[in-house]
Amino acid sequence: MPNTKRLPKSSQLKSEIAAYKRRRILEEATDLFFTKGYDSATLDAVAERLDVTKPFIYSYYKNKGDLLREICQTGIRLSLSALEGALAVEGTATEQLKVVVERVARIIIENQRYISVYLREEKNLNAVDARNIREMRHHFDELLGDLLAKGKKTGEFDITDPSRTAIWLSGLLSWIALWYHEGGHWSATEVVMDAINMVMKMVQPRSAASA
Amino acid sequence: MPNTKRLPKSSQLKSEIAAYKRRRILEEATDLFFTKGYDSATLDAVAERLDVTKPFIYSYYKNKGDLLREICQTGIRLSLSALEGALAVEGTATEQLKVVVERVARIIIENQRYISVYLREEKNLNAVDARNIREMRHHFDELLGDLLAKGKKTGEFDITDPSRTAIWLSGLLSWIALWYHEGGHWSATEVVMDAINMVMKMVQPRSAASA
DNA sequence: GTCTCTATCTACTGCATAGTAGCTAGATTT
DNA sequence: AAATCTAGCTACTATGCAGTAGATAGAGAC
Repeated sequence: MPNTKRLPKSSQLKSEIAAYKRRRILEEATDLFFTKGYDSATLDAVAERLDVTKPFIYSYYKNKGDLLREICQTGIRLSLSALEGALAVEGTATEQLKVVVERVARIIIENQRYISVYLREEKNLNAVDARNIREMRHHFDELLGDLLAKGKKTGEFDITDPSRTAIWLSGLLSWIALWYHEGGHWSATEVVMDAINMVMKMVQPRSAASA
Repeated sequence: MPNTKRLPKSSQLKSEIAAYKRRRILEEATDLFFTKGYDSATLDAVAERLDVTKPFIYSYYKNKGDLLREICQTGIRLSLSALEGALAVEGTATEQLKVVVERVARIIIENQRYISVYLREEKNLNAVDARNIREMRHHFDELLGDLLAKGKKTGEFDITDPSRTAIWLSGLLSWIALWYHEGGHWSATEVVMDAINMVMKMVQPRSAASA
């Protein structure tokens, strides 16, 4: 029965191709949502970029909102796994925080489109998706807060409330997605270095106290 | 000829009333754009909140985009005048920066709706308005950059590039509008104090150098 | 070479809402 | 009290686009 054996193989290939198509749709949609805004970007325009027609998109995504959900999820998921990966690196809180900022900042720059669409268009998500994504975001801030708490305990960090500080850091990182401009005045590396310096200054104690 | 004298008076009152109506429309529109997003918020809904009908709005604003422009302009104008007011206070760069952050942070919290609509919905402005508003924003960052440059010269601030640092500070302040929640975990005062501390740590030198 | 199945397209519907033309009621003038 | 003026309303048009029903063509089975 070679038939039953070939079937799974071919259907695997098919699903790989389908996944690829989904990814391409997502990429172009992200780019368009990023440049024109969610509402002004039409699915006809997304289709045109791929040289297909609107119903093509509808056979891979339920509707426009489903596409937005996936973009937002991708944005937050990428940041979250960069954070988790960085936290897996052994080291003092100080060392870990540097790795975290470096990696997350890089990921944000590389995936700016996903992340800034997520930050800007959150209001256009339906209630369920919005909740889900808010929870991922919250988890991000919590993990960051835990690291800060650890550093506070060891005396490496001079902060009062780790979870509040986490929100500031998280904001500083998010901000990159909103103003960084590829090929602009500053290089990605400069921005990443800056972010690391800023964050370390924000959390590390200084020998001399000031008014 | 008391007639000719009364005419300007009555027309002044009229224009005051017209200005009040414009303001009320703006307030409700801002609130609605803030909670539902620009595109999902309809002018019929804005009208309903004021117990009037849509054509009422059209006799005070040219169209929906005109309303958005005014919201965005209000947001950036408020921040800008808070900054300019703070810069007018005499003092060292350090003292001035503290005043700047305190006042601007307060204004941002008080006028959160205008500012977050501005940050979120910039993409929905027409080209001309967008340019105008980008210039005001740029001016804000420049003034902040000048203050940082002054502090760098006097040795009060330890930063490499004042204009780049200005963008980070500006981002830190903007971020407040995006996450602060009235009646949430933290009070406005806590957030303002935090902002001041964060900013000062970011720019002030520390006695001991670190890796 | 016919049959079937699947992926995509053509061509449409429906709806939400931005924006407007023209009416009305109430105040203002003479 | 007739004439005029104005602010706001009723009732409409127009359009852009999300979403879909049903046709079609091309690959693969037998």
